[in-house]
Amino acid sequence: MPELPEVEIRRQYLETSSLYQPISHIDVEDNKLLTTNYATLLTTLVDRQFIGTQRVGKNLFVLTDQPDVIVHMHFGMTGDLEYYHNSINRPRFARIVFEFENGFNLGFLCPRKFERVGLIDDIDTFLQRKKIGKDGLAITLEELTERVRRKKALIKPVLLDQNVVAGLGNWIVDEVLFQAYIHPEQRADTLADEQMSQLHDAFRFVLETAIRYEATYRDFPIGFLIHVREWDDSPYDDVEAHKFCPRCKTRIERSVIGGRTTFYCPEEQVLL
DNA sequence: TTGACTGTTGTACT
DNA sequence: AAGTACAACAGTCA
Repeated sequence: MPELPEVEIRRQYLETSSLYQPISHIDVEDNKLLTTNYATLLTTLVDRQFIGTQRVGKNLFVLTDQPDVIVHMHFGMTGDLEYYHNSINRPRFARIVFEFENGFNLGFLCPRKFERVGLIDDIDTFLQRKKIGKDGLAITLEELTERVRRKKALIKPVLLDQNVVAGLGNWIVDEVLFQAYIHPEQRADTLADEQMSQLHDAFRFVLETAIRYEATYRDFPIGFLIHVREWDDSPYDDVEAHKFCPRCKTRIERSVIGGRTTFYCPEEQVLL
């Protein structure tokens, strides 16, 4: 479920599994998953090695031993990585496979085909072209305040906008707003200094916690709103407890804001 | 069988 | 210009 923390986990995974192994071939099941012509991808990357990684928001960049050859990966809603040895072990949905000379493979799993892989020659140029904002873990309070306050839209859609700040997705925006005691429908330009400060603190808290738990939501601390989603449709009785605010026990509200399913505590996240 | 879905992009309307 | 709403993408899963 690739929001910033999941992409960070995938970055670490690629970094520890797939560097310094010459690429012998790349198998692509569906060219629609590529943002670069398949023949170009092949001739450019065969005999190259991955030498490092970088992440900005939900974008993963894989550096190669040729400085102007960089692989860009976007995981869409369901993308994942799996490093495996024998082709018999090829994971389900490994629709793009980087085959290394040592017999190992890095599979890019694309269950829904919303994922994308392609070549770029410069990260900054790419980020500028796509207007990607500062990473959620790197943005300062001042930058966040400036970017949020010049928007009149609801705070939730604003935080979801990758041009404002990069890396937050639907689940994390809800969590961040919950931790910051801010209603998802408050107008972005009406946030007080104290709210901006709470918001910025919540960014770090939620993102760092998520990464620490390797983005496995069910392991998150009990004070996290995320659990109302996790067991929303569970058949078990004790699930009811998860439908209430972990702090004040009010029933969590579910609605659609900015076209996305939204959970919030109507008692603590008051509309100002 | 139906509906919902973590993301992004484009279009159309206001 | 900026905000809003919505569909489309293509598949899985409950």
